Amino acid sequence: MSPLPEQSAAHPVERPVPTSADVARLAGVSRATVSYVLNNTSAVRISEPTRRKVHEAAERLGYVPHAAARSLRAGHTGIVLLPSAHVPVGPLYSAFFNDLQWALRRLGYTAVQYCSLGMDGDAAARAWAELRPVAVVSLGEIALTAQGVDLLKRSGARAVITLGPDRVAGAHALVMDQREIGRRAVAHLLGRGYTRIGVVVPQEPGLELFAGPRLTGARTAAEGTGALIEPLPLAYEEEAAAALAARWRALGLDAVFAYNDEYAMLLMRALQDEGIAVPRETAVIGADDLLLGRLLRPRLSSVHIDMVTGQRLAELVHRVVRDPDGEPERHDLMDARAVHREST
Amino acid sequence: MSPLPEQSAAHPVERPVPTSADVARLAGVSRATVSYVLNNTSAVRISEPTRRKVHEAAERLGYVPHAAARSLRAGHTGIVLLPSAHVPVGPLYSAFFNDLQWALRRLGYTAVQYCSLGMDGDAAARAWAELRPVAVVSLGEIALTAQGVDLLKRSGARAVITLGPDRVAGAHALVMDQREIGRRAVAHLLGRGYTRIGVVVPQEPGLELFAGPRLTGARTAAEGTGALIEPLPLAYEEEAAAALAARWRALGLDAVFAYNDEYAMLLMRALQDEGIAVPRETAVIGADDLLLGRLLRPRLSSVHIDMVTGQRLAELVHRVVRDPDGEPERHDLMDARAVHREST
DNA sequence: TTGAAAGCGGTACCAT
DNA sequence: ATGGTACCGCTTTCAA
Repeated sequence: MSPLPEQSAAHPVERPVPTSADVARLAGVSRATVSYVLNNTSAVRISEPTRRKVHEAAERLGYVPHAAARSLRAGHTGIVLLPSAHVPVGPLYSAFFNDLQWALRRLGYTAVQYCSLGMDGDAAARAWAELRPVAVVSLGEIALTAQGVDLLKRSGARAVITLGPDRVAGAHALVMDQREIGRRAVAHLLGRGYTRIGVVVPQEPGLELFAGPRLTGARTAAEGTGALIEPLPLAYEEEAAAALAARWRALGLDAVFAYNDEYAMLLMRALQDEGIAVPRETAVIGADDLLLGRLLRPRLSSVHIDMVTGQRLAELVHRVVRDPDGEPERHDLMDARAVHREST
Repeated sequence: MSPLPEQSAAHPVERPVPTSADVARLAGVSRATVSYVLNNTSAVRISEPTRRKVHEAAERLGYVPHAAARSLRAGHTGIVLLPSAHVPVGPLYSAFFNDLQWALRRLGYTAVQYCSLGMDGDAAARAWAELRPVAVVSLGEIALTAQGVDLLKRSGARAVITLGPDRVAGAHALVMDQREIGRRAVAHLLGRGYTRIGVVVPQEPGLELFAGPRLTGARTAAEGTGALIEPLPLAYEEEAAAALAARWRALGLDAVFAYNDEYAMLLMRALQDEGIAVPRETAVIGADDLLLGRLLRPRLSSVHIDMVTGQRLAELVHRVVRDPDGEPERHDLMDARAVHREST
């Protein structure tokens, strides 16, 4: 299983990677001194000439410290693991991830994205634990179990934060509730007098963990109002949308929450091609409030999502790492509100 | 700089992370035996009762091996580093990245995405080298220098693969040329008789490394044909597009390559709002061949990109790792072709 | 079949 | 101001 062939097989005279011992030898000092100089250890004073010698030797050899060795000795890693099954798709998540990683580095952590596609929750937790991350921030695509969280904590993780909608026993906080989006969308539609509401449920893998909660939220909002909520499975393809539009009038709906702006665009186009007027005959609302929605005619109503900033989440990580035994906080770092435009 | 407080400060009685020594003690065997059992070492036969004892002890303690310690001992890591400045945006790259990471794991590697936002090429190379990756696959967002490549190789990287358009001395292969996209777009426009061609250049950070080469490719295609290529800086905002559209007739262009389908949608909408007919007065072509382009009216012509599959790139990585001194290959793993629809 | 021990590359304590 | 050295967790000869 090891991807590496024997050293000798491929390359008989492998030039060895320089170590701090090599630097010490070249500079004519001890390994301890090398460590002091390169880490600017304040507790120890090293003479200027020695410093120069060490730096020169390190430079000459192209010395780079070995992160694994260092963290082995230190007993901790500074790795914040960001596991994901699928690379998050969409500009919102991209921006969020960039932010988060940047903010984490500023705080002295090393953000590492680790793809766990095709592992179950406990296998994934094991794989993560091997890296001895100081914190794990899971988007919730991987169903983390209580045992998984426990395993991570026992392996030294001081913070395990899930962003998913479901509470996981032992995890420190959960911060994003997709249900809120469905709630806002349907509340908006109800407020404008629509009562027979379709909810698009994307068929693409990797979206279930968003789609499910959004539908649940939609149902919650309709509860007790007498309004109808009709789930509408839809693949992200022109033909699928056309097929749905073809049987649209038979469905007898007067509004639809289309999961997000992209699905909304897909469906709205198909409805219009079918001669169904938006919003007169059927109102359409998306989510994410993308620019593209504003470019449609009629302009698309949407649920605007104030994503947690990477900065704030990084701060939460930092706080929990320093005080792992603080009460598991429940943060709602995501805020959502409906934006009315022309399509509803 | 260390994000960790003293152990004692936050948590006086920190339960230590179990090690293989703990497992050995609990099972009543030596550490060597534990290692043999847990790794299924074939060169050594361990009695069935002993195996059971070890597995039980490991289970009881929630033992997880320490990846850093293991690779320190082994002398190599199996890490394939996928550095990126920005998380790649767009469904094309997401799918590609997922594929790649999955394929790499199947080959026994550990794919690690590492965000290097705000580092220059050499600082980034140093940071990557600290992790002692066996291979580095760079999208080319970070300008890797010859020194950077050399540093990585000296630190043990057996494969350094860049996907960018520019050849980097010492890197093993380069596999994606964004210029091809600009070339195809403009060739398509020329073939349909357009000769005064605008090329949208996005102003957003993180896109320069795609936008530049696409413009260059556009120029290349126009060379010697007498056609005009006019760069058009554009921010991804409605107002910016409106402003550009307002002075459109003064520009005297008869076609535009809009960088990609999303910018194309933005610009096309603005042009139409200005009363400019597409394609009669101005032809528009995008790139990426997204579904959204087919939803526009007129349907958007585009440059379809056959992205390298993650599978193939993973195989390339594997090949180079096993034979690092093979000739630097130049692969063209990306293929592009213009797709004609209604907007041109 | 199992155990003792060396050593991977750093760091930090204790001497000098 | 600098050097010697123990140790972090794990693998892997070599001996028993």
